[in-house]
Amino acid sequence: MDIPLNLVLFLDSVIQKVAASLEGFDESFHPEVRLADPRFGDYQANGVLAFAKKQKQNPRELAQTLIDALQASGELPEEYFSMSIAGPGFINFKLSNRFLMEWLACYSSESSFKPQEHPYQGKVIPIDYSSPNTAKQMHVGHLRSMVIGEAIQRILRFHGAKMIRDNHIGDWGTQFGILLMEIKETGYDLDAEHEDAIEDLEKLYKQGSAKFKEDPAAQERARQELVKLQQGDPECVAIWKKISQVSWRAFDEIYKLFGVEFDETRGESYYKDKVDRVCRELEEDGIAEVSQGALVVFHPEHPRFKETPFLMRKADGASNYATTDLATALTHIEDFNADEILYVTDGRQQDHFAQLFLTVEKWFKKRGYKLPIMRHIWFGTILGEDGKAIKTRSGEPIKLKALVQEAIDRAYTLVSEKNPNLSEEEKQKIARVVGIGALRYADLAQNRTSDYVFSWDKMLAFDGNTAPYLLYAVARIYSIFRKIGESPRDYTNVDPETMGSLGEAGASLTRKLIAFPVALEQALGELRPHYLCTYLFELAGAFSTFYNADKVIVEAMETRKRRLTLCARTLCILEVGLHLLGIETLESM
RNA sequence: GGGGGCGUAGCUCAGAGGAUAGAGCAGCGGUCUUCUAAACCGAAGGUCGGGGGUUCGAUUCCCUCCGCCCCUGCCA
Repeated sequence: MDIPLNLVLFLDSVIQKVAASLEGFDESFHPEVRLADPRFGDYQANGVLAFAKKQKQNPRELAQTLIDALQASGELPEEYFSMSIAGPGFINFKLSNRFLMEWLACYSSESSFKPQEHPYQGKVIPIDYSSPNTAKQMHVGHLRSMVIGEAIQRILRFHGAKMIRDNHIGDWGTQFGILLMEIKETGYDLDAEHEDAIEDLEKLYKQGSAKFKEDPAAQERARQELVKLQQGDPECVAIWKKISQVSWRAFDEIYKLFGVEFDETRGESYYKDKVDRVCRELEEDGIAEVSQGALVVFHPEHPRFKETPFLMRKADGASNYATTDLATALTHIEDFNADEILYVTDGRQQDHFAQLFLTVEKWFKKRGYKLPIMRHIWFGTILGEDGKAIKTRSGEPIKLKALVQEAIDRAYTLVSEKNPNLSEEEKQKIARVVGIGALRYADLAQNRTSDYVFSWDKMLAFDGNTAPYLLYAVARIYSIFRKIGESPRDYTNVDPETMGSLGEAGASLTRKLIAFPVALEQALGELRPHYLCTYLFELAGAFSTFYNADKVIVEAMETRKRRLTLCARTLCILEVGLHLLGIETLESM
């Protein structure tokens, strides 16, 4: 038989197939295969319990019938699988030593872990992530969208999707009215190109919004500036362009550090000439209506959105983010023929996206446009020690640049302590990879929909379930191969016949290796990278146990070769996994 | 008022109908003349917010109560 990549998918389909032709089962039976507690086996099928209950049959008897049929089918050869019934009717599957060896021989490189056929294969998927606003530095609130979006984007791409990374910059909103007003009224010279021009812009914006809040006349002036900008007034546009340039200098610095790149950076301004068409079509189709002077969409069939409007053109005629989001959906269809569109933003925008999706659905159906699957990949808030959204003591958001620098500095101190003999250049490289990796992993390892409490120590921790722990495992494996002057690639072609017995730690490590596709599928299914993080942490743990228990470089060549193979596979999966999360790896640290 | 999220070990978090509820950190006890100790091993730590219900089985599903966070017409 062919050795399957993903045991859960494999066992599930085999059991389903065998049960389908078996008396006493029907198509309502689902095997429910999952990873088992190692005390009971490698994989377990729980589906018989629920099915027996529904059919009012004895679950253990039914399980026995199924096992007999599975054995008779020849789909699960005895040399690879053993089966048993336990408890009320669980079916446990145990993989033989031989199966483990053959799996190791079969799946040995990054490309071998890519599923051959996958529903995502060839799907065109624009993904909107990062998406900061111009005129402001990125702060800690921008971390999650960038980091989660990048990981999800990579995971989907790995499964064959054609991803279009779209940085939907907030360069076209109300804030520019305020900013333009303040720049003009203070005479601030954007041409001067200060290093810290972005900080000046933030100050100007703060001053402007203070005026805006207190003074109705300033409110009106700011609105006027915004309308002028949106109508293409040359002076306003010139200032606006400079604001963008200044902002991009700051963004690029961050993206470079994080290794994030985009295929499209269509800011909201990109859609300014397309909003008229959007408004016209929605009005013509009777989807949008004018209410209190604004153009809005109500959804009469919806319990809440029948009364809470989707506001797509303000009473003053200016467009807003709803308008540009509608226009963006349209261009994603017309320019890219998108199959699915993903939005990675924080959870507070759930209502906005629910309304957006409802509106797009009605509009596209009416017009006969292709309707893509649209998903809001939302995430929770990073909280301070007080349980509220994170702020510095002075009430400012923590700058992403400062956060990253602190992470790198801490890593530098640590690497200098642990490994003082490294060259300055190496120490700096390690500090950068470890610092950024730690920051990223701390965020990705959380369930994305949960809020989580930020602490410098936790986010920049270098032990426990952290990137440095995983990177350290990678570095130690490289170190082993360096020591004997060989390469992990020398162990991609191995003969399972000559490998002998794995031993306890080796077998336990191999079982963990085999579970990689299961964890990946789980992360993919819900687009939640933390499943992959948990898995990689457990894998690194299994490796560390193995590393301490079994010396790799031993005299006995068969043993040595087997253990080096385990090292090479662990290395491969750790690196593939970490790279999918967007985390760089190191050969030494 | 309506909607969403959350409440699990001292702290930070996993687990979402299944077997004796897990991990990290902190604390406690061990392991470096041997492939990197940023590591490993061990013991300890729990009324899964309270109460009801559904069932062979509930931390997980339903109801209810308590507590916290967020959203809810011209920011994104």
